Amino acid sequence: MDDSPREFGPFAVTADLVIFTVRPPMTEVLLIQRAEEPFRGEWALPGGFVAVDQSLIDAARFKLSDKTGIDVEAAHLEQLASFGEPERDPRMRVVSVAYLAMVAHPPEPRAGSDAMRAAWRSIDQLGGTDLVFDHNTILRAGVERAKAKLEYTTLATSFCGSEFTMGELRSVYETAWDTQLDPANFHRKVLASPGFVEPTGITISQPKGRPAKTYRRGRATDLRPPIQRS
Amino acid sequence: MDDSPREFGPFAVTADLVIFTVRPPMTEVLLIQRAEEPFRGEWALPGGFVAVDQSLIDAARFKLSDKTGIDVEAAHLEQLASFGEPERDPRMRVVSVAYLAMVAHPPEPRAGSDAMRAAWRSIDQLGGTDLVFDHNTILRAGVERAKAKLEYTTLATSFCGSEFTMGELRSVYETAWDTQLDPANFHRKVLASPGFVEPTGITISQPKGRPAKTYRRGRATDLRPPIQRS
DNA sequence: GAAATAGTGTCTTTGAGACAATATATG
DNA sequence: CATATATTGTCTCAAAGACACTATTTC
Repeated sequence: MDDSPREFGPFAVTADLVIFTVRPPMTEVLLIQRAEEPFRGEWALPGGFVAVDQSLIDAARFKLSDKTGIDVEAAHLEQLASFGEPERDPRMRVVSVAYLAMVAHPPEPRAGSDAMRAAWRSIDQLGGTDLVFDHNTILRAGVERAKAKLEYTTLATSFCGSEFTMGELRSVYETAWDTQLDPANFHRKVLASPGFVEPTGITISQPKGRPAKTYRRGRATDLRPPIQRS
Repeated sequence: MDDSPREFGPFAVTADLVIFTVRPPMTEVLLIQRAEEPFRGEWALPGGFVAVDQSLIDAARFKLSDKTGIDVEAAHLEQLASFGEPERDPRMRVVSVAYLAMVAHPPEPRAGSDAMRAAWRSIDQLGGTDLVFDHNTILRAGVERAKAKLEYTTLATSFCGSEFTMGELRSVYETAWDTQLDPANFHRKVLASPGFVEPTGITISQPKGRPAKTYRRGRATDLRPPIQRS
């Protein structure tokens, strides 16, 4: 390592967010329409520069609550990956540390000062070439990570409210994976996974059909064995 | 986002490497003894500052071949995670983009200009508190990622040479996971995974026992179903 | 009652693991 | 031949999936 790190700069660092929510039958991602140059008026992932005395995760947390208005404690937030091609930002060398967030039932998004608008968009409708910078690449990485993590972690519950039915939990998987799962087998499988969910003892009525028992998240984070995507 | 990213700097960015090799019965990581301040003489992960016109992966590739003397094409290299706590480096704000590398049968490491020494060290012998900066944290993340990836990817083959026997491949798992696997079941399982390995048609003699057929990597990258860690 | 969703029972198939048996080398 | 490792065979057990069936609601 070199003694004079300043000779290698200057770099800037951003925290950019891939925020998903599941609203059956669609998985949605939060996008903003940029209010500033470069790419004013075009769509991008929410994000912003990390201050020199701010940790990466704090920068991501701040943006998450700023945009979604959601309690950060209730949401899932994890680092996704970093993107740092030299020409990815026309202004200067910028390394983007991308974060993946999963939120349940968010309210209408807030544009904030850096965006003309903020909106949830179905990830199926994105052609794959709409976003500025390298945000399409980042979004794709987020989609892959999210799908994979549903398999072997309990993160599907982050897309549900604090109390949810088996049907709601199942519809998270069905929506994210775009498949149909057998309700009976799914039910058994979830209950057989220690710490995945715990019963609340409450049964709630549905718009249609038999009322369902509700559950809340258990303490487990990993699912062993996993729930397989067919 | 802000129009004046320079106001948020200055940042420096490093690419740091967690380089593993498996030499049964030990999993080893490459460490360097720093030749420069800060922490001169202490042990750290190999790494270095990213130049302003250099991509992150190129910086990692350069360091990997520089330190190990290995053909980068033959090794596995992937981004691990980024570490950017404000006080992690005493000199200035430095974000470390960590990379995970897996190499087979490396030659003696080269110290290079920034290191007094470079050496392979067993990860079992590391107490967990030897490395400078936050490199213990980075190393732990690397260990976890590597163990997990062996389960559901074909990456175990990156720890083997271009041609290997079932026994060698099995010993990679046994060493990394510190378990014993049934040779018969392992053999069947690997051959039953499409694209994991392909036969070379060659049989080589062993120091002891029946000669073994050799295989090379197949085209598959993911293992479905995974090889379970018990 | 018809329709819809929740939840249970049960059978079949598949795959993992235990372990016996066979194959082929070295000393 | 004794021993070690490779490779194949076979049995058992457990989990996954298909699907019939029951339970309880709304309209």
